[in-house]
Amino acid sequence: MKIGEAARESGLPVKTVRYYADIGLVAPQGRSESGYRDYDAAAVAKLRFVSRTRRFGFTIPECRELLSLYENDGRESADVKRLAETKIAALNTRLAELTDLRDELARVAMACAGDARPDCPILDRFAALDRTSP
Amino acid sequence: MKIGEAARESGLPVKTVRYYADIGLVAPQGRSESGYRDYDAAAVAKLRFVSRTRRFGFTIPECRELLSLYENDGRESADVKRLAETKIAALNTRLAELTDLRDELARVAMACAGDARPDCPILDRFAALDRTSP
DNA sequence: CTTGAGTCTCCTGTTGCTGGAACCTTTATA
DNA sequence: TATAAAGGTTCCAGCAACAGGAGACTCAAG
Repeated sequence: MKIGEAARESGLPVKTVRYYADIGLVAPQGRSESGYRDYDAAAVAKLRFVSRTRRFGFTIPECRELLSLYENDGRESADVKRLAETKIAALNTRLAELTDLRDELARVAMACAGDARPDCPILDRFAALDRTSP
Repeated sequence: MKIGEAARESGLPVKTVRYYADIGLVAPQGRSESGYRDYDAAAVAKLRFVSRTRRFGFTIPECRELLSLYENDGRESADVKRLAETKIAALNTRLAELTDLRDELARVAMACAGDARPDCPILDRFAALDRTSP
């Protein structure tokens, strides 16, 4: 099948499928006489696989690694689990950071009158002027 | 003061301070005879302000806007509050996405034996093969 | 006087695509 | 059968927000 159909079936934009071919992540099965990329079912399955792993927050190099494990029948599930747990830890770190951020932002936003006057605890926070103890 | 000291005082890398000058976010007060950027206290305060707003997850254009509000004595705090609340909403969305991701990843990782065998629910999930109903 | 640190500009690379230009092939319709 | 639309192709540029490095300078200390 041609790239458009492969894109539809994998749920990826055509541009992205072409990009994945360019960087050697998911190669088409071959080329037609006229030079069109030709995708078979296996290639489409890989595209879908990558699409999902990307949505799970894995980077392209990580997807590459997962894909090679996916294609390797002799793999050990421990290898995959290790990757997943590293990613989970990274997600937890990021989540904690973002939560802290949101909480502090929410706190200062709450303290801001949000009216026509210029006094603003939010800006004060950014400027690090502590208005509670002048 | 020269860029190195300004960088130290604002807690930003020299490269970043130079970058902010390039894009017109925080301009130095002037230039020395030999062409060195010259930062005064006000410029350093702005650098610190930007440093903090960046850490709060605001983009450069948003920092620009906050900075102009910060510099504008006639501002209305409502303007700042609106920006902050938009950002809080965005953070909440992102947090929800990341939490979902982590939860599902944790769920499949939990189901994976993580041993020397090739069977792996994590990969199955990415390949969308449901092993519970073959 | 020299050495080392700091600064300058300019260029490239990062991540993962996305948009566009200019051109070619296939497919559907008149 | 002619033609137009849709869908391919390559290559080039750009996004965010810097980071790294080359090659040339200026400055302060010993």
